[in-house]
Amino acid sequence: MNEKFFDLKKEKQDRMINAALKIFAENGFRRASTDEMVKEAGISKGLLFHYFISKTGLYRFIFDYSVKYLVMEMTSSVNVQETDYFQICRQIEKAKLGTMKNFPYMQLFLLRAECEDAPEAVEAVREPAETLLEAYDTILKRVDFSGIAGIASERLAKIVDYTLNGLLAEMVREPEFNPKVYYKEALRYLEDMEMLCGKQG
Amino acid sequence: MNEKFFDLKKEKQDRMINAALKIFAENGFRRASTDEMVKEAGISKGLLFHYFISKTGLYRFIFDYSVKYLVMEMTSSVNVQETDYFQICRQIEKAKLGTMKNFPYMQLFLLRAECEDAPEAVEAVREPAETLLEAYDTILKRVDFSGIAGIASERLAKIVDYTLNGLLAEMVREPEFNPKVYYKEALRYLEDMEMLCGKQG
DNA sequence: ATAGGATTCGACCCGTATGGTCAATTACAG
DNA sequence: CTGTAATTGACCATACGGGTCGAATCCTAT
Repeated sequence: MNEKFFDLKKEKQDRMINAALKIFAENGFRRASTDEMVKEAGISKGLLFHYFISKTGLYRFIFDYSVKYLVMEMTSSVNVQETDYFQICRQIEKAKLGTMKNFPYMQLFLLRAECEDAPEAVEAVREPAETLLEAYDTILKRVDFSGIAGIASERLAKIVDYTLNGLLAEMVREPEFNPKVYYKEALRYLEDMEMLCGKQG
Repeated sequence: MNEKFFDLKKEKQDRMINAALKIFAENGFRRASTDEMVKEAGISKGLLFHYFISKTGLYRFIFDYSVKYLVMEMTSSVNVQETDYFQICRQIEKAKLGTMKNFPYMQLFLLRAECEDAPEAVEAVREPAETLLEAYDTILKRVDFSGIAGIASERLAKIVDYTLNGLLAEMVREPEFNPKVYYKEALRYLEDMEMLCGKQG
């Protein structure tokens, strides 16, 4: 990519990034059209390729940027001492909210990237993908599930994941999507699930 | 459509239906390519249009077929007397399994159709879509949630839905997807969630 | 064996969409 | 003003879109 991109007004940078996030998230690499992106961002096609050279280059940049941004948010929102599972989930949601304030489609993009099938795209992104996995691992490693009886921890984690991701996917589709509203809803679901896990005690 | 389609060998019918289900499910109406479908089905393009006239006609047929098939499976798997929520869920899963044995992508297709945005597709499908909603309504109407304390029933239902759909979406992506394996997993998750809901009693 | 209808093929049509380029214009700093 | 960087959008070649159609193949009935 062309580093001059970062000299642009931040608002313009964000517009371009958001457009790419959205179109990639909704269509995957192969079917995402650069024409649609520039239309969405309100810039010319020349400009996009001026800064990112190729579609693959753009994808790489967008993914890398997303990972860095999310990890940054997690660094500030997730307390590395915390061991309570639901507390950690809440903190991760806070981090996600942090990213979505500026980049509403970032989480959906990352989700979609997980099941990307275009080999050029997968390849272009291997390294930052690794980074993200490690970041999650580090956090989830210290979780103490011993207070939660009756369900295998990985299965609980899956339920929580599926629920939060399903909720997000549903809400992002709404024309008036508001990250804060999602965040509040996510917290409510976490509360519900925590309560269900804790009933007996 | 051309009714002669039903004179074809059932295996060929199914191959064509499955190909359409898969490509529509993975890409939505607009981005689903008829070229990809015929390649997947191992037939010529002429044949596809011979039987279904247009892409919209194909979509309508596939959707209608799916709804009828699912409703049929539900009729035989879901006991209309049943009032226990999780029991009903299990029976619905059984019905879904019934569809997936022959049409692995049918459930994913139906899920995707829920958020279809192409107006021609939505329009083409209004009537059977209504039918499906009614079928679900009829079943869910008699559910008795009174035995489940501490969580609003709609929220529980959402969690269950998100979980099962998330699980399905994940498993369908695997190259060796096996509906039965999905079914078993789904039952396990239902058990887990039922148990969490019932801990106190 | 063969006529004749149904099934099936795949080359072809043509309009649009694609990723990508580039000469020309605009904006702006010194 | 001048020169450099940002920006445009018309343009290119190709691929892909839905859809057509004449020919090939297959079936079946005589």
